[in-house]
Amino acid sequence: MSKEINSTEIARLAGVSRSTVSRVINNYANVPEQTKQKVMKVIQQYNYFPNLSAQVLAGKRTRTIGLFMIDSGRVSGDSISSLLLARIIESASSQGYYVLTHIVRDMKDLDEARTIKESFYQRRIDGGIFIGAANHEPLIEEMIADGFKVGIVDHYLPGRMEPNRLVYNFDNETGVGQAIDYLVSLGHKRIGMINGDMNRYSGPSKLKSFQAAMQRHQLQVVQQWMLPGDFNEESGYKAITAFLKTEPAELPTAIFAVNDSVAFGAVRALKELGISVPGQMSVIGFDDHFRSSYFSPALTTIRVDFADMMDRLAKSLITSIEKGAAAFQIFSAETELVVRHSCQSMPVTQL
Amino acid sequence: MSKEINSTEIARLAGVSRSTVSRVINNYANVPEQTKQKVMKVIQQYNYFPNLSAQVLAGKRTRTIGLFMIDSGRVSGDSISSLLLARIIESASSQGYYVLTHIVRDMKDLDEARTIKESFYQRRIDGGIFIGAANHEPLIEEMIADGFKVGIVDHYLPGRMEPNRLVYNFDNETGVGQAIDYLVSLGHKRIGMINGDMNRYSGPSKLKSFQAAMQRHQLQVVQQWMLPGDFNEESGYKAITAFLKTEPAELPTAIFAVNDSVAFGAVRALKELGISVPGQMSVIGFDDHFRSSYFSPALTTIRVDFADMMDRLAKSLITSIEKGAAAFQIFSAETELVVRHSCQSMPVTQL
DNA sequence: TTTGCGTGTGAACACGCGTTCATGGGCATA
DNA sequence: TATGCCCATGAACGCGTGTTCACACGCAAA
Repeated sequence: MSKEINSTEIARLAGVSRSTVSRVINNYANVPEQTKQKVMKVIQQYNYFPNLSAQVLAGKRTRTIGLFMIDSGRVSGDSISSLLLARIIESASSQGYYVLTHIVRDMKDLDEARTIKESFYQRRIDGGIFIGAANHEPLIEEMIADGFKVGIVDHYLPGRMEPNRLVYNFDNETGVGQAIDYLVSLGHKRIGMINGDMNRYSGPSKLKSFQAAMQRHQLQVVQQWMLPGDFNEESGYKAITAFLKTEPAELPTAIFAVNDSVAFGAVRALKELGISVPGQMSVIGFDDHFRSSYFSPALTTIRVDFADMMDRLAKSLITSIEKGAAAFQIFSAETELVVRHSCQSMPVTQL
Repeated sequence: MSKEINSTEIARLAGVSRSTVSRVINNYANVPEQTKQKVMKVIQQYNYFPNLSAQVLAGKRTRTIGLFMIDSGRVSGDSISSLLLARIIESASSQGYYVLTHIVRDMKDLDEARTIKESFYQRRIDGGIFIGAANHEPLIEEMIADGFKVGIVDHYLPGRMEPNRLVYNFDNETGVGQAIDYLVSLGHKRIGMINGDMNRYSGPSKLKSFQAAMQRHQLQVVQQWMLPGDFNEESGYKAITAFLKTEPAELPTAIFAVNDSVAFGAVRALKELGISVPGQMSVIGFDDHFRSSYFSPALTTIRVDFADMMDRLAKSLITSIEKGAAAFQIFSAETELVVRHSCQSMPVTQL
């Protein structure tokens, strides 16, 4: 190639002015086909690529999206974050956009936040995507105030649906409904739930969906069986342990876990405390974590099409960057019941 | 902030010239402390960040590394690629560098390669990292020829240790040795191996290490038990199936799989053909894939500290970018035997 | 006082490209 | 042939910063 060649040189070689080269590159209408081809030929021959920095300086967009991911622990393997990351990169890439990724362990680390902001601003990103950010994160608010287009995943902002802010959340009603429907179809009536952090979208959203589904089946939501959690495996384990310590008079026959990680912890606790799954207790998860099919028992769960979600998120953000529009959105991801071995129909005696 | 503020404005507000502002930002020596502080105060007050595009245009580095990852199928979950990706991003990030990521399903897709090259060149990256690229990939060769610093993971280039090319590979001898030592300590003498693609570094490297370890224990390498594979689960399955179809006179009592994915496939095939693991055949893997602890039986394997590797890779590449030096390297990652349930000691009768 | 030198600073140029403005030429119409 | 208009294209400016060069100033030495 020619790290060094520039449009002036191309112009000279093609026997035109630099302006014309620029017009060809930017697809101006009033360039005759003959001129266009002449220039293109030289461009390809010398493998010329316009310098993005110069283009940006001259007023073009950077075509860069800042991706800000909070991953307590590790994006490594045991998390769907890496899937989200990869899909966003792929989707943006296919539209000529590039992704500047920051992975942060804890949003509270101010120094890190400062660094992130600096790099985003220095590089003049066109927009940002935040995954896993807590409610009303100052960094997000600042960036929106500064005019950035921002997409937020799993961020609960009731009543704050201003423009320039895209909130990508899940339509949990269908998915949670599928889970409860399935449990009911197996004969379960005493159904409990382990929830997640109520400050994030998924917590209240799934709770509401759970309640709606139970009501649809005219089943009672027993408050004692509504266990608090925090989206991770450990919290599922603790929820069950704490619950059983209270020596409840009556146990549910099935539990809906807010996600698969919580379900893993819950099943582990149940087994350790001598309650067999699904023999004595059915457990259903949510997300279809890649571990779920290898878990013992293989976890029955609701599969969510995250890949499609992220694809649409990226596309939507880019559209909003290019067209200038931006509105609050709720996405409805496809959900699907995946039947494995952690749920079982109720013996008639227990009905 | 002030997407709009620039160094001219800062200079005006601080009562100095733009040159002085630039000197402060770039830490020039001959700026008196008093002037420096005066300027810094204004910079912080107005939350000013220099425009990277302008800096680059004026001759600075982009502080951007292109990461090129080939992931047949998905980086999503079932792969260590996502771990590598995340760690490289984190490591580069901590040194003020940013990572431009490309995920490609197949290196053969020329259009995609063209796009990648375009974006790398357009954005004037300082260097590139290639993960999973096949041998003598033209894109890599071109980039090296164009003067880029390039780091290559798992890329076997015997006799091609020119400058400007960093080849990051693993010291497999220790790890493979640990695996064989363990099998021998359990009483195994008839040990087979399922290998990977011999065109990539890991294949020949692990084979050599296997042979060395066997020789150390004065055990014979039986050619019939050296099964070909391709690093993925399917190839492990096929290797075992094909091997058993030959109705070998004698079976090995233990198998060393080139990685955990291959081991998963092998175990699955063994079970389907009625050979119990570890009852009749011990299987040991390599990598400590996150699925390994959930596999049934939980897989005994060799854990490799990939995170540390990637960290060093990124650091080394950045050093080579900044100092200009670049040489061939082999890294010795820490390895550790992880004993789970896929290996068992030999009954005395079989010894 | 004069000379010399070092230190701090501003003016000016370069980086590569997009875009506006002006101009020249070709063609159709009067 | 003269006039008008549109199309194609080149010249020139601006984007924000780094860096070189030259110069003014202050102080020490002669």
